[in-house]
Amino acid sequence: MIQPARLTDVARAAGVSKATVSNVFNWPDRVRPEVRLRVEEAARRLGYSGGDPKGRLLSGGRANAIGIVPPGAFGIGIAFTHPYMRDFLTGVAEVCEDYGAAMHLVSGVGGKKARSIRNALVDGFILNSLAEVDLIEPARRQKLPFVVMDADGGPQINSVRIDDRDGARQAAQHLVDLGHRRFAILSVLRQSDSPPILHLPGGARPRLDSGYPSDWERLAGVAEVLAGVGISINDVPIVEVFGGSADTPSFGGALAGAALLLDNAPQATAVLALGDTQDLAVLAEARRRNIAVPRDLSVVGFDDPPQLALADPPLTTIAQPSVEKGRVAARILFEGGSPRQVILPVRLVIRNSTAPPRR
Amino acid sequence: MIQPARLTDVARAAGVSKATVSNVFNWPDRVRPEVRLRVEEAARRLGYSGGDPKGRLLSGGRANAIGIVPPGAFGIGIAFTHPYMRDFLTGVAEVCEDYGAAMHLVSGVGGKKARSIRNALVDGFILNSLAEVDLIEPARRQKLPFVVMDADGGPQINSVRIDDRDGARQAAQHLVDLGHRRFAILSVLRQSDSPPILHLPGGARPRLDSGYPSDWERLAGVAEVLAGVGISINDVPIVEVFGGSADTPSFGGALAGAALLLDNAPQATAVLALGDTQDLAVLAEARRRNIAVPRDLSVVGFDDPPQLALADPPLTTIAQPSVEKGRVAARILFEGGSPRQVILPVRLVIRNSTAPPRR
DNA sequence: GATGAGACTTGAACCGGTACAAATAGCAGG
DNA sequence: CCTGCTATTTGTACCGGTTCAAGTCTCATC
Repeated sequence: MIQPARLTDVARAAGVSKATVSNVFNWPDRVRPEVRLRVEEAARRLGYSGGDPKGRLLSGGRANAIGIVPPGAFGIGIAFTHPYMRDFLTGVAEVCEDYGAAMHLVSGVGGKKARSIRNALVDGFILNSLAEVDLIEPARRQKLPFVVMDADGGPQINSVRIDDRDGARQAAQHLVDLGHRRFAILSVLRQSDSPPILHLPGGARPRLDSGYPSDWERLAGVAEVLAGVGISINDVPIVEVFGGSADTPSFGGALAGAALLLDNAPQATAVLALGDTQDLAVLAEARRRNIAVPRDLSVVGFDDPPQLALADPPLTTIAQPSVEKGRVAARILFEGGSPRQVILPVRLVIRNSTAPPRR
Repeated sequence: MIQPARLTDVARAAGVSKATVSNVFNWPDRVRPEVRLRVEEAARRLGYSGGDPKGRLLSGGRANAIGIVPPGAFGIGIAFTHPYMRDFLTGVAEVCEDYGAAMHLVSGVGGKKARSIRNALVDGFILNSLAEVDLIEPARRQKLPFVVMDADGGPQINSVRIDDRDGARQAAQHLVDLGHRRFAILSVLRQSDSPPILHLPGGARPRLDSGYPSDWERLAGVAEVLAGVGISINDVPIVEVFGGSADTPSFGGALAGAALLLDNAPQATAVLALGDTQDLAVLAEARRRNIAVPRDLSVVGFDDPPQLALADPPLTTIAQPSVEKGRVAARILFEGGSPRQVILPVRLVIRNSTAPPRR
C-alpha cells in the first residue's frame, strides 16, 4: 500500500510552499492561474484531492458532525429499533442534511459511554437523558454545545421537551369528560432490571424523587384533573414498570406491568398508560383476558408512533411531535446563541380505545 | 467562556513535561506515583480530563467511528425510515457496540455527498451503493478500508451481498411448483425521477446494462426457472419502477407501477415483485381492484421487513438476512485483512399470498 | 565513593493542515 | 530606470496531542 500524498508532498512536487497549495484548494482566486494549474497538476499526479480532514480539524476546524447520545443504558441500536427514537432522529437528520453535517451516533453501553463521548469528534451533542450531562466533562462543556432532551437542566442548559403535564391533563380530562371516575395508571420505572412495582391506595405512593421529571409531570397532570372531580390520586392504583417499546425485549416488562395492574384494579373503567407504548401492553393484556376495549375498559396512551393508529382498536393517545423535537434540538445546536429551553405542545388524538364507561 | 485547559497547561501547572502528563493519562504505571498524583491534582484543578480527541486523532490515532454512506440519492434520514436500512444498521450497530466504535452517518444528498465523505472523520466506510465507490477519492482509498453493499466490486473490494439470483429462483420455483404458468414481474428502476416503464412481450426488454447488478440477477434467476418449464422471460410482462418502501413518498411510484402491471397483464396468475416491499404495492393495488390474493393472484415479494408478516394476507417473500448483512459488513471493517466478498443466503418464507392458480 | 542497571522524565519531532504577517514579484506611472 | 502599490507567495507559528531516543535519578552493589 502506497503512502498517500500529503499537502507537503504536493507542495514539493509543484515547487511551491505548503501555504500556496492550501490556498489552491481553499481560496483558489488568491493564486495566480498559472501556479494554480501547476499545483493542480501535481496534486492530480500524486493522487491528492483536497486534504485529510484530520489536519484540517486540528487546525481550528469543525468536525462537521453532531453527536447523538442514546438514552440511559441503551446502545446505538435503539436509534433504529425504538419507534420514538426513529422519529426523533429523522427530525435531527433533516436539519443535519440542511447544514451538511453528519450524525455521529455514540456507542458504549453503561460505563463505556463516557469514554466514547470524550473521544467523539463532533461539534456538539444531543443527550437523550439528563443523566448524560454528567458524562460531558467540564473541560468539554466549555467548548462543545449540547442539548438535553426531555428534561429541564436549568437556564444554562439547552433543552427540548414536551409539555408532559399538559399532555397528562388532556388525557385525564378526556376520560373524565367521557364520564370515567375509576382509574388505573401505568407509569414509568427507569431501572431496567426492576420488576414492576404496585402501588395500591393507602400504601406507599410512587416516589417522585427518582426517575425522570417528565414522569412526575405526567402523574402530576393526571392528579390535577382528578382532583378537579374530587378524586385523590392517592386513591388510584398505580403500577410502575420499565419498558414499553413494542419491538424490543423490554416489552415483556410492560406486559407484566399491565397484568399486575389489571389484576389489582379490577374496578377501573379507564387506564392511563403514561409510558411510551405501554398502551399496547395494556391492550394486549386486556385482550388476553377478554376485556373489551373500549367497551369494558378505556385506554389512553402517551406518545404516538405510527403503529398505534394500526392497533386494534386504534389507540387514543397523547401524540408528541417526535420529529419536530429532533428538528428543534438540532437547530439549537447549529444556530448557537444563548441557552434555550423549548417546550413543545402535545395534543390528544382521539381514536377508538376510549368510550364512556359501561353503566 | 473560559478557555479550556490543554495538556500543556496541566504540564506547566504540575511542573512537568507534556510527555509526562500524556503518560499519566495513557500509561499511568510509567509514572512515579508521587508525580502522578501531582499531575492528577493539577489536572483536576484545571478541569482537564483526558485530552481533546482532535489532538489525539491527528497524532496517528483512530477516529473510532465508521462512516455509513446512505444509498444513491438518499440522505441520512433513510437510515431511520427505510425498513431495510433500519434492520441493516441495527446489525452494524451491534458490532460497533462490540468494538466501542461510533456510527457516523454521512449527510449530503447528491453532489454534496462527496464532500461530506472526504471530510468524514472515520476509520472506514460502508457504502450502500457501488456508485459511491467513485466518491471515495484515490488518496483516501489507500488508507481507509471500505465495504460495498449489494454489489460485487471485484476481488480487490470488500463487498457483502445476498444471493439475489438464488432468491429469485426460489421465488419463481415456488410459483411454478404451485402450478403457475402465467407470470408478471415488477422489477426495479434506479432513477428516482422516472415514471414506470412497461415491457410487453415482443417489445423492448429491460436493459441489463444500467441499474444495479442485483436487479439483473433477480431477473436472471426468474428467467432460469421459467426456462425450465418452457417459458421464455421474453414472453413475461415486466414493469420497471422506482421506489417501494411503504413508509416513504416513493411508495407512490411502486403503486403506479403495480397498477400499470395489472392493467397490462390481466392474464397473469402470479406476480413476482422483485423490489423491496413492492409486494405491498401489488397487494394494495390488487385490493383496490377486488382481485383476491391469493385466490385470483399470487404475489411473492423480495426482502422481508417485519410489516410483511402483518400484511393482509401475510406475504410470501424472499427474506434476506438484513441484520446479519450489517454485522458482516461492520466486522469486515473492524477485522481488516485482505478484501473479502461475502454472499449471504436468502430463504423463501411461505405465508399466505401464494396459492395454486385458480382453475 | 564510584559504578551500573533500572526506573522515570524530558526535549523535540511529528501528525496534516490553516492563518497571518512579512517578503517578494509584477507592473503602472513618473 | 526607479518608486510605489498591489497581487502573490512564503515562512513560521500554531492546533493538541503521542512517541521515542536520549537524558537524569535512584539505589543496590562492589
